[in-house]
Amino acid sequence: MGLTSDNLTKNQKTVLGVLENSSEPMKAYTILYDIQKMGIKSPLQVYRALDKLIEIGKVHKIESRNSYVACKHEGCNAKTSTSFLICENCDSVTELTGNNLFSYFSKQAEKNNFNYKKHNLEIFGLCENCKLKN
Amino acid sequence: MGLTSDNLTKNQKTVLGVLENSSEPMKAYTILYDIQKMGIKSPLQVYRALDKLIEIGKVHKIESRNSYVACKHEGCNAKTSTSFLICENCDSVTELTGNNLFSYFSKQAEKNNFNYKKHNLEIFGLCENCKLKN
DNA sequence: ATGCAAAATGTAATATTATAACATTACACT
DNA sequence: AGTGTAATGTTATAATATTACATTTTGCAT
Repeated sequence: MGLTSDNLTKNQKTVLGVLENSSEPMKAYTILYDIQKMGIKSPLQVYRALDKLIEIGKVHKIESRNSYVACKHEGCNAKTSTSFLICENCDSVTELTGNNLFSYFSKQAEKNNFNYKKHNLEIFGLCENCKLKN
Repeated sequence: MGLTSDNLTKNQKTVLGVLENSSEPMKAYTILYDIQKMGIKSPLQVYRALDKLIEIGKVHKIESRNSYVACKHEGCNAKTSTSFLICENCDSVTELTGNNLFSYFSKQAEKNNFNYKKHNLEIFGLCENCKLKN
């Protein structure tokens, strides 16, 4: 059996649960406020849980927004590299998958004699829903 | 004549100058400490200058590092979208240019019925120099 | 040249995001 | 039971960024 939620500790499960039930990325302090009733009192507890969840690939950070999302892909390989579509209207986030990005970026890097290791891609625009409304 | 440094105000010129003389991205408060002798006293003065410089494309923000770099491209069109190679060893940054990225991301977005507007791409790895050393 | 509007500035306070430091507890493995 | 590692709890503080408001400078239409 690989890494599943079963391996997670109480705090990690609590933080992951909140993120999984959210339709948008959440900020660390928003998570904190949401779970103070569950015994988590300090920012550090949230950040530590997030660090671990990110490390095992269950959560990704949206760097440009200082926000965090639960990963919906079973056994996500994006422990390090991440690619998102971010809606500027409703803040919803879709994670891009597939190795074509990986190989594309490797090539881009090679052109500059750069040794590609990982990446962070954030594409901004309008999601399908918001396109229709606007 | 387009937008050049000539149009910049004192604070903006000061901040841009520090960034242009740096070989790596700088953090806002590092910039502040470096230019306090030049009459800039508060974080806000730095952030305001940065905002303007980013708006006109002379400076870009490295989101994952909360850092700022001066753009080396004359008349950079990356007022909104940015693409960087970031060396994990020496922290140097190279900006990727060219519209192929633009069109590539548009296609990726289309697949998800997403309306592409702009992007932020950060590729991490080893730059040419550091590759040789390691 | 003068007066108006927009932009930029100065300053203080505060909000937001994240980590340091250190003592303690839980748990797997021998 | 003893040991080592990871996780936790708690307090304080560092680092990053913005709000609010009073003032000054600048561009430019009259």
